Amino acid sequence: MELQLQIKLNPNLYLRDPESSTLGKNIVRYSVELIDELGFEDFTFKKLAQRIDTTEAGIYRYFENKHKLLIYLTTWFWTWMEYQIMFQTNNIADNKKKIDTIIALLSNPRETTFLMANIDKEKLNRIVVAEGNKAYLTKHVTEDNKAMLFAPYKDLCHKIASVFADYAPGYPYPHSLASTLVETAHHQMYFKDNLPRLTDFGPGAGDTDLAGYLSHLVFGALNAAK
Amino acid sequence: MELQLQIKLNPNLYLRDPESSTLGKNIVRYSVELIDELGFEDFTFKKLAQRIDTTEAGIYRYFENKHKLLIYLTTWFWTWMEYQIMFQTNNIADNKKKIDTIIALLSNPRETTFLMANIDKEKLNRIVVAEGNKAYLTKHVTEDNKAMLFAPYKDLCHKIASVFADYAPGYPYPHSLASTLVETAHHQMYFKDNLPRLTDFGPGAGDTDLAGYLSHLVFGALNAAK
DNA sequence: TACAAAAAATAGTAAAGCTATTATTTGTGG
DNA sequence: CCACAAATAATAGCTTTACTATTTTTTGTA
Repeated sequence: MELQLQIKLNPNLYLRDPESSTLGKNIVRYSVELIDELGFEDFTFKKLAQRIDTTEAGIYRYFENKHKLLIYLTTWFWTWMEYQIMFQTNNIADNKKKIDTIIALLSNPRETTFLMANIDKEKLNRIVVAEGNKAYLTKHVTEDNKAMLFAPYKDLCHKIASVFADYAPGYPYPHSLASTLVETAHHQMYFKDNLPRLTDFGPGAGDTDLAGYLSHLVFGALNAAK
Repeated sequence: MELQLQIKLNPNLYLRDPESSTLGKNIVRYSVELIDELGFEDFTFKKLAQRIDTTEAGIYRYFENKHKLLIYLTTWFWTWMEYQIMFQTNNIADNKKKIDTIIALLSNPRETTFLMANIDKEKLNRIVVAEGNKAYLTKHVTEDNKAMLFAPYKDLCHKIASVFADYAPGYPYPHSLASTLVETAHHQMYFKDNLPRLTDFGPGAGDTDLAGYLSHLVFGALNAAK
């Protein structure tokens, strides 16, 4: 049995659904590769066009500009992450265990049994860590937000917040703690690799060390409110 | 008595010290204004040159590129913030009170008795909140880090981490908690204004609400380790 | 006053980020 | 199977950005 799950995103993100053609799929797949290689600033549609042997204008038919493409990719990631969390926490009754699972997934998003698109999750994860903030740190956040472009990110945070609320009903900041958890997971990952003095993780530290910190942080907050 | 404190930054940040001339001071002062208005992406040296009635090349004599200028500005802010914290926590013996003061300053960096440069702190604060991450989220972090460009940010985090360590000697993640606190203060501020569903702060929430959350978060973590 | 060094203004250039126009393909009715 | 319109793709362009090299002006000093 081979299950193929498809992620369908908000049409405001693209001009033409990239899932609808081979070119579209290539755009998504190889933009992940190229952004990971060059960084978002140096990534251009022209360079991407060269790599997948099409023209710059060809890519503009799918995405209005590279920023929309970045939102598309990050949003894809958050949708995928929410699905992972939903799947992995399903049938777990214990809320503490649910939170542990969420933290483990955020600390190390690993491939599961399901094949999903031809996207390299490791590279996409690195992109979301290093470039994800740039998706919403713009002068047009409000507009983009109204167009629902960040819905999957917000949904994910709400889902996490609701688990927090179940675990510690009296805790007054479940949403802030959820967004803090998600952001911190990524920031600490980035710091560990690039500005290690901003963390307590040595060079050999793995994702369980990060998970340990996040766990301590989250349960510290939630248990204090219990 | 009028005390003028001058912040002197790492020469790797500029080609010519902006503090050394009127033009240089104008570049710093009006870039804060213009980046706040346009956002970092749409900000260009040409537009800045127009505003302060000089030429684009004139600005290039001071800063290699706009990214270096952004690091200059954020770094200025962090140096200033560390000074504020140093000053305000001086002579406070109680570590809990020290942490409260730090959180209050991070939640609302207000002008103090000292005049410091002609820089609008409110605008600069907004820039650091909205654009600060872009200073280090690049493909050349490592290089920039080696050139010590982020030293003031790291110093600030270390200072905060050492207060955490004094308060709760057994706590294993003081540095990560310090960077998390600083980043979270800014992220939650940004979310409150732009993506409010990611927080628990209503439209009327002020900086004491943010401080309340941060306080709960930090002491939750530190007290759990005591 | 002469002259070199520093500073400033001018005039470029290559690439980025789009867009308008032209060409080609593809699907459908006669 | 052919005509032909709609959809798709390729070409060529244009404006702005991000710099840089060159020339001109100013300034300090012998």
